[in-house]
Order: sequence, then C-alpha cells, then structure tokens
Amino acid sequence: MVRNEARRNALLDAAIDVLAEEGARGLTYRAIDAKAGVPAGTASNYFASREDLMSEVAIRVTQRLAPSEESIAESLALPRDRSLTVKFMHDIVKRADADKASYLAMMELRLEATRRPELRTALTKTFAANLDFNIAFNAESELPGDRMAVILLYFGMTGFIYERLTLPDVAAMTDLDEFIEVLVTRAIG
Amino acid sequence: MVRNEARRNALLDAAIDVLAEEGARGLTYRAIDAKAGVPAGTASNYFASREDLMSEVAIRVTQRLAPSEESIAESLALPRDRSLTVKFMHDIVKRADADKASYLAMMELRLEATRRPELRTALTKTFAANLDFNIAFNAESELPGDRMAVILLYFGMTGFIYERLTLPDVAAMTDLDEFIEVLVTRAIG
DNA sequence: CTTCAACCACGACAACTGTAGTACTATGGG
DNA sequence: CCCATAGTACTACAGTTGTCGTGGTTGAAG
Repeated sequence: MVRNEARRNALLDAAIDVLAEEGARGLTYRAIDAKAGVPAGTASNYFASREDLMSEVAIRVTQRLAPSEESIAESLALPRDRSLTVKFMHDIVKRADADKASYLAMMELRLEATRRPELRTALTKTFAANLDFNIAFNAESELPGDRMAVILLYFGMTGFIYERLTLPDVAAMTDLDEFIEVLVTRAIG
Repeated sequence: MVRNEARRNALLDAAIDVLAEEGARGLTYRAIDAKAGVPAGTASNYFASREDLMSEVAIRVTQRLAPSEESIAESLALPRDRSLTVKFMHDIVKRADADKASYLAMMELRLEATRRPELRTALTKTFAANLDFNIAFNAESELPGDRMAVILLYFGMTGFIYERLTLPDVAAMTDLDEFIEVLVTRAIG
C-alpha cells in the first residue's frame, strides 16, 4: 500500500467532497480520482478496499472538524460568562457553514456506521470523547451551566445544524441569533 | 406504469428496509425485489426510475412516521400540563425505537435531498408543516411553553434521536428519562 | 553507475446496475 | 365465450464498479 502522505490526504479531501456532493453512493475509486485530478486507478493504489477508504475518511474528517487550538485559547481570554457560551455556539454554526462538505461527509459516515461495526466503534469513541471534553471544559473553565446544560446545548446544536445543512429552509424558519440566545439562556437554567 | 397499490406499498416498505439496512448505495431495483420476495424486474415495472422511486419512498416514509390520530386524541384527554409535554417527547422516542427503519430511511433521504431539489422541496414542505403544526398545537392545546420552547424541543429531540439511532452508545451516556425531563423543564423556561 | 524499494499510470475483468422491452397470465364486462 | 386491459415474469444490454496485476519511473543508498 502506497504511503505518500500528501497525496493520500489530497485523495481523502477529494473523497470528502465526493461524499458531500454525491453521497455514499457516488463514493467510488474513479470519482475520487477525478475529483483529485489524478489518473484513474490512483485511489486504488492507496486504499486496499472501499471499507478501508471510509475508515480513513472518518479520521480525516475528524481532523478537519476539530476547532483550532488558537481559537479556543482566544475565546478563553474573554470573560467566562453566558455570552462566551453564546459565542461558542455561534462558532460551531460558522464552522459548519464554512466546511459544509466535512459535516455532510460526517453525516454520510454516521449512516454508514449504522451497518459497519468497525466504523461505528471509531465514531463512537470520537463523539463520546468530544462530549466528555465539552462537559469537563465547561466545568473547568467556570462557564455557567451544569452537566445537563452542556448536554442540552450539544443535542440542540446537533439537531439545528443537521436541519440547517439538510433542509435549510426549515431551519431558516428560526432566527439564528434568537435561537442560540434562547437555547443558551434556557439550557443554563 | 403498474398501479397495484398493495404491491406498490409492499415494494416501498421493502425499499425502506433496504435503505435502512444497506443505505442509499444498496437501494437497487434488484435489492427491493429480493427484500419484497418478488421476481427480479418487478420493482422496475412500478417505478419509472430510481429518482421516481425515491420520491415515492419519501411519501411512504412520511406516512409511516406520522403519529396516529388515536394516540393524539388519547393524550389530549390528559391534563394539559408539563407532564403531557414530557409524555409527547417519550412517545417520539418510542416511535423512533419501534420503527428505526423509517427513521434511518428518512435520514438517507434527507442526505439525498441535499443534491436533489425536487426531493428537498418535498421534504422541506413536510418538515415545515410538521413544525408549524407543533407550534400551533402547543398554543391551541394550552400546553405550557411559548413558540421558542417548541422549537427548542424540536431541535433537541431531533439531535437526540439522530444520535440515538446512529451512535447509540454516545446517546446512552445520557439517561433518557432525565434528558427529557430536563429538556422540557428548561425549554418551557 | 547499479540496485532496489517506493510510487505511479494504466488496463483487464467479472460482477452488478438502471432501464427498457417482450411475452405470458388473470379477470371481468360485453 | 372473447378479448381488452392491467398486472406480472423474465431477459437483454450497455454502462459502471471494486479489485488486482503488470510494467514503468524515480530517487536515493550502496
């Protein structure tokens, strides 16, 4: 198996775009090659099987979705109150809007995880760690809201972004700023 | 195009199972025939194209996901307070658990809607009407909580069920009863 | 310069897919 | 009884797919 990391990542990024644009159904070796602008057959030199490819895509998407260290550090310089939580929620939406392909690819992968135990295990680990981190972070940073508040924010934002990316006109029935404002206010309790 | 409604619905139900079990990728005429236990080629006698098939599946899924009139009437005999809202939320989870295939199929369709304007229009109409109905219903039935409360419940439950069906072990980090209890209490404000 | 492993381009192949066509069957109205 | 119509079974076909093999190129170590 070929291990040219630069080219491998370029192929994985192409795979993410293909997943977002064509869905799991369109995710073929040839589609990836075409998207990445490399000769047909290249992707199959890098990924042993379609299954293998998807596991690697999951890792790549996780990398791309993680917020940057800097942006977290930057936010932590601000006062630790409700308005900071509001800012974090806005950041999540901004990130989703800025990299729709990654979010949509992740949604495709989550559906795939339903039938591929290996992928499910990997994604479960990632998402559980993420939620745990958020709960701990909220407590340690002395941000307002208990554990349940973080969970309500988590599921509320998950649902909202899911709707915003798949059925934007339904999400648009709710004003973004007002939604986040009310969500945070009431979740914190 | 053949119009034997019983057989057509059987094929659509088979298609929903296939979507849930194999994903959009596995949704082929032959897979539907096999699932429905009819001779190969049957599904293609009923659906002009794969596109056409998916539109019809969307309609069928919507039918299957709608709560029964009786169960609504039954609930409305109960006192119109917070505990009734809690009951409604539990009903949603029960319905999702009881018909996972329909929910998973709908998730596949929502992702498809991302790239098929016709499907997106149809689903947008359905989901917008559903949300509007819930908001109006909450007000008319003199249930506690304003418009925003209903929206918070909507997105909170959407996110929770999405997680529960795709990554159950992550959702299981949160106790179901406690989640609904706190969600309703804080959403109502 | 030679060698050798990693990388790359390309093609082959069997399996599967969407779609459309054709002919058989059932049935109920005249 | 006849036959028109809807439903059904089956098949053909061209295009696409996952996967694997083969041979060529590169670039650095010896």
